[in-house]
Amino acid sequence: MSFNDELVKRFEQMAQMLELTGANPFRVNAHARAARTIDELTSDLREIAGDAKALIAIPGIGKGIAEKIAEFADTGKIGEHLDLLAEVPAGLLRVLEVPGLGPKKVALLWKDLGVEDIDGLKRVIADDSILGLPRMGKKTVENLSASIAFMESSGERLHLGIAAPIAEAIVERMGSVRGVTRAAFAGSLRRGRETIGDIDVLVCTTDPDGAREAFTSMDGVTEVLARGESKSSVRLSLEGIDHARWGGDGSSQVQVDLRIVPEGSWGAALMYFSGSKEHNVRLRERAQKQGLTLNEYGLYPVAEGDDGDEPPQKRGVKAKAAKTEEDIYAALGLAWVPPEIREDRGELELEQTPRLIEVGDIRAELHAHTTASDGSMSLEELVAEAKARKLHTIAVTDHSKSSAQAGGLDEKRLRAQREQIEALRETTKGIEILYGCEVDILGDGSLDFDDDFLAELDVVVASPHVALSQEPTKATARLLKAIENPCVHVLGHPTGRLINRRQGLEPAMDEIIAAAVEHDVALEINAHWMRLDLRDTHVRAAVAAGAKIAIDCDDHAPRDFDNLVYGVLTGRRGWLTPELCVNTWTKSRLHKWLRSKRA
DNA sequence: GCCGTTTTCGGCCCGACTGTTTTCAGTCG
Repeated sequence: MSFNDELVKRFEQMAQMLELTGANPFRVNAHARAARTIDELTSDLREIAGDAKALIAIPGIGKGIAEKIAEFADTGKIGEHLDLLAEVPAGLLRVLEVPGLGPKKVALLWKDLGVEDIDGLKRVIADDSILGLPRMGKKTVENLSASIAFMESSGERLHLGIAAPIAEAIVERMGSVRGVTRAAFAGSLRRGRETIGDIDVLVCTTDPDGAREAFTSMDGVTEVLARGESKSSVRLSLEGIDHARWGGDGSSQVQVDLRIVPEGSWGAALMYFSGSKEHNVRLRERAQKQGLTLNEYGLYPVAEGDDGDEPPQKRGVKAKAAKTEEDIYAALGLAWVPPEIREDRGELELEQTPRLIEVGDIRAELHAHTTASDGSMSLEELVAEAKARKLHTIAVTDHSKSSAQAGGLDEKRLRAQREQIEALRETTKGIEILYGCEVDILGDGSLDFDDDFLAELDVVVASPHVALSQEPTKATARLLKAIENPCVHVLGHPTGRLINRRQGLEPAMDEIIAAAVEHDVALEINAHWMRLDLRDTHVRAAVAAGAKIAIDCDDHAPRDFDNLVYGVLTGRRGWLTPELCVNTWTKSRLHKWLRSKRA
């Protein structure tokens, strides 16, 4: 684990343990925010751990947190963290994750009943001693039992690529319910986050009862958690979802929330439920400074003498803006912010809405496999699929010889494939076929072929596939060596991570980015939803440094081309504009750049 | 614990829902 990740883990734990010991909630939040801030950094904090001024310059890190970072750099531990670990039972943090249990109740369970872990919780449920706690009745305990079962069957957040099709299907179904005039999903899914905790669906309807009924009786609903005036919640079984595609060891259920919102508040509700929470907090603070208050119904003026007991929409106050997101941002003096960048990462300082990359901008694919290695498409099928997707260029990049398990090609087989490609070019119109290879970056950073051979290829995508748990300094040196190779065009899935499954390499990303700029190598956003590698924060740093980005689907089958949307979402989350993305370039510009590495 | 073109002290976003209450605490997002 990298230095930064070690800190993230400690500050997250400290936030939870402080919460359980009844600390000032703002202090709790400060630790949680520090964890989040550090998690998003692309530079190694160890480098500046001794420089208090530099640490404090990072938003969210003040004197107290900076001291703890320095302490950790010096001693490998944080005294207060150890004190808390000694005080709070380790298993209690897991109890805190049970839906329906918050810090107050967990603290009571711990102090009054001696609960220290999930088993302890199950025990006090089984012997009914839990019923002796205040505000803990039969119904609450029933819900707790169901929550424990839910938690044990749904360990981790859902992949974007699993959740998005489910949400689209729900939106389509809700949109066809009588009386429903609008339906959309919001939440982290709309922001394109790589994983999704739950699915939020918004509707406007003239028949709330009908919408509620249709929602709670959908196919796959295993449990109805709430059925209120404006909000309903269900748990949905993922049985029938193609688990084989993603390993099948993840969640088997997902929570889905339905919000019924007034037509006139659509924009406010969409904004509110799209988040992120941090973005919303910033917006509400901004509203407050302007004498306004923002909630999910609209942006309202705060009149003199408001006691704040009743929200403005209930007192008949007329909203300053509510109908569309654009109206609300404008009323706050802001440009509309695309959902993907609503993360409180500086987006509220934008003078105008940035032109982020879109799926329609992509005109070339530089990373695709055929049956020659581990793909399911023949060369002809791959090219036909790419042509059907209106691309001007498709690069054939099967694995290299070291990837034996994937049927990697050696020099001889690649040269034979080249003849095949040249023959196919003769009979194919409307698309350029490039002869390339996804070349293994070996553990020491050398490539699977010598430079003379690499120079024969139109496109070289260099990717790590083995030794993915090597230590950060080695990983950095390894990737730098690959980038410095003059024949390499694209650094493929740079960290080799698999979301929820494998951490992958943890190189000093700012060094990798700087080298990519210097050596004119494009960094890949691998669009497969298991990878999304580079991840959003890496893209943001790369974009800021002016590095070229390649968004590639790493196609193995025709449907893999559909993953493009997830790669684009990740690019958008990294503030990527079309200009920096080589896949958006015209044919002549792209090919000129590729050839520039063959001089 | 962080932060500051009103502040270095005193703030720190807002509402819905549930279950347990008889006016609301706790949780969630």
